[in-house]
Amino acid sequence: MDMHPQGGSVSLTSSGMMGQYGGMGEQEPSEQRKQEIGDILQQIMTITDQSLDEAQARKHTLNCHRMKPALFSVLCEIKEKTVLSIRNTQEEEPPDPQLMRLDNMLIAEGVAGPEKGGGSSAAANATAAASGGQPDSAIEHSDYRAKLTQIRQIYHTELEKYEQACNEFTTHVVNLLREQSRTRPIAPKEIERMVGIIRKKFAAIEMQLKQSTCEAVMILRSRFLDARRKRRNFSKQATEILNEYFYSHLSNPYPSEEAKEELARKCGITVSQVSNWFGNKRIRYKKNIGKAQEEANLYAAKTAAAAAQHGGHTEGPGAAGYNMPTSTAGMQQGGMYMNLNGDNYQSGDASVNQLRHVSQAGYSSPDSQHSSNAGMYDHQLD
DNA sequence: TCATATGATTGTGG
DNA sequence: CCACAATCATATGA
Repeated sequence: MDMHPQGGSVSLTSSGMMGQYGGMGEQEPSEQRKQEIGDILQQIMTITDQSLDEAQARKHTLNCHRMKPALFSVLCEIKEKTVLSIRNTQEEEPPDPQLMRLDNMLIAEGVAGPEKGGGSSAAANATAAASGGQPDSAIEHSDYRAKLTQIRQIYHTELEKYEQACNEFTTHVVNLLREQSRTRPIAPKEIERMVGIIRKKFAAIEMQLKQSTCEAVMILRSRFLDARRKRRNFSKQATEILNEYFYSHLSNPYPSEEAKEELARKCGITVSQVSNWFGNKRIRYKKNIGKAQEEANLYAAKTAAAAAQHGGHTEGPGAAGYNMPTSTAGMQQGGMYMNLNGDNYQSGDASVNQLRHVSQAGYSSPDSQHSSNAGMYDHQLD
């Protein structure tokens, strides 16, 4: 490595700090150079001890020193050798599974994904709203959506801020390092590494943001979408319709998909609500046939009344609204659950008798009904 | 305020 | 995925 000493005159004298060398022109060249180099190194070593202004000035003078390129290349060479050992420590690491989870969830919740209202839960509400039913749930849902949008906005602005800050900081650091690379041997790779570190730090912050966003969404969900918390009973009408269907299909109270849709439409609820309702109904009916029988008879009476077109004295409440087409309405009670329990009639208090009476009034063959009832309860005893 | 009713969810099994 | 059973959490009426 040759050092291209430029010209004989030392340019450092312009700086006050270098004043001490003002008069050294007389010395023997090699001696002089050695001393100069030693001195420069000394200055570099102590540069951090100085005040900013001082250091700045000295850096400048050092930069302009005729020996600088030579020294710099030496340092670079040394550095190149030593840095390589640090180089290959951290390489490509697999994406953090937790981060992926968070990402997935945010996308699923419509927070991180493409800008679009509603997301997954919009469909459910659409069906409910389309049927003109629950203004309540619609309101709650729009409330939920508003909050979700809010969260999304916060999330995005924060994300943007982070990105901006990250870029700003990165460029700042890069500039700084570039600037320093004039006095200090800094390989581009080092800068790269620095950028990587910065990015990683910001990624960590971003992950925290994602995490807290997830939490917020979860809380929001539990507050708004957990219907158990804000349960509304179905409207009287809806319950009537559902009961009517249930008791008129008691032998097979499993509405098909189409039937469920129809019921959902009529009741202003969702299909899954219909499914829930039937699930609950079946199990609860089975659990308590004795009491439910009242209802069964009641609805049977209603349908019967409707079927018989007896305008007369059927005192069933709301007997008006139904038009059960099938004449088998009264027979349905022989259905699936009848063989589960023997004591169905012993709650047979007045109401049951009364209902029986009602059905008698409406039916031509009360006896057959009774016998069929008796028959279906026979099985369960074993 | 309590007991009961009721819609929804969770866990299990086919 | 569906039905069932148990359970939760609220709604409702006395």
